[in-house]
Amino acid sequence: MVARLRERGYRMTPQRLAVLRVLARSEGHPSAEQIYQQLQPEYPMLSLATVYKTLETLKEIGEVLELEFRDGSNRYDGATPRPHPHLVCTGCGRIEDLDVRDLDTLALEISRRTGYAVLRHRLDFYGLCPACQSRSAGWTMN
Amino acid sequence: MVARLRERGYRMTPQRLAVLRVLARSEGHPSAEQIYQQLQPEYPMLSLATVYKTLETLKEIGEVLELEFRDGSNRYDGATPRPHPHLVCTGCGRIEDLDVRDLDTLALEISRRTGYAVLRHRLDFYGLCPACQSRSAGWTMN
DNA sequence: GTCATTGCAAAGCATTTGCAAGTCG
DNA sequence: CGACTTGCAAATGCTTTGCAATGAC
Repeated sequence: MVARLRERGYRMTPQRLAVLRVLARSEGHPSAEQIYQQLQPEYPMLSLATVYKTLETLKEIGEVLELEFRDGSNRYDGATPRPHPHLVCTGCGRIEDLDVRDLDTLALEISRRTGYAVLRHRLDFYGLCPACQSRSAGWTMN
Repeated sequence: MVARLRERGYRMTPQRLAVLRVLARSEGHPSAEQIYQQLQPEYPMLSLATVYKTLETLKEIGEVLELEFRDGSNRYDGATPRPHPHLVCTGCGRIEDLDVRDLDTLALEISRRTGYAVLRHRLDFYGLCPACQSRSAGWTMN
């Protein structure tokens, strides 16, 4: 992770390293705020803005996966940056990773396996439509 | 839609009807702001707050599906309120409905079918974890 | 020494809320 | 009439940005 940042010409600052460490170690899906809080004791002068900037950088090079949520803060998945299914508890906000294949019987199977009462799901694909592909060979809005 | 609102004791105001009409007719996935703008000419005194309140009500009774996005506004799907896959263009923000089954070969198949360059996807399930189910037989955070 | 990066505070935005006025049933 | 809704404006809360100071290389 550090290597990949260096390769692209990014500098390694203590702040960046700290955020990287949290992401690499974290089993969960911390929010920017949580990352910030977690580092406060050790890095009292780390600013929340820097956490956001670092996350933005990591997103760009695909080292973290951002989970967008309306209610409250976005969450970040540094352990498995490839897109993958998540199981989100609408009660406590807990987020767990999933390893599944079929979409039809899935909700049912997930209920059985996890004990969750699955209420709804969300599946979105992101990419460039033909118009955007030809209009610009390279950039994205996000 | 109107009937289902009445059943639950909601009153039918011109503002609510207007928002309902936009949602029922709209093929796309309008944001709250877009709904508001679209109704401005016809209902100049409709407020954005009311649009939000109406959408909140409709979400509660499951008549609209909310698509949460970090970048800018949430989008609302009134035509097919059941959760279903979407294809989101990260270039222009366009959102299209999908009708698909298998998750593995999906991205590839979608690329073929739609001409999109599929870059990533998102699949989340929402529900109550066992702890939350027993802790409270009924409410959710969201 | 340069230029990327930081920290701070202010700004931005979508969404929510308090409350008085309005109105559906 | 009484309770539900509306509209306005202020408030919230996350995220971003401008800019001078700092520090990586």
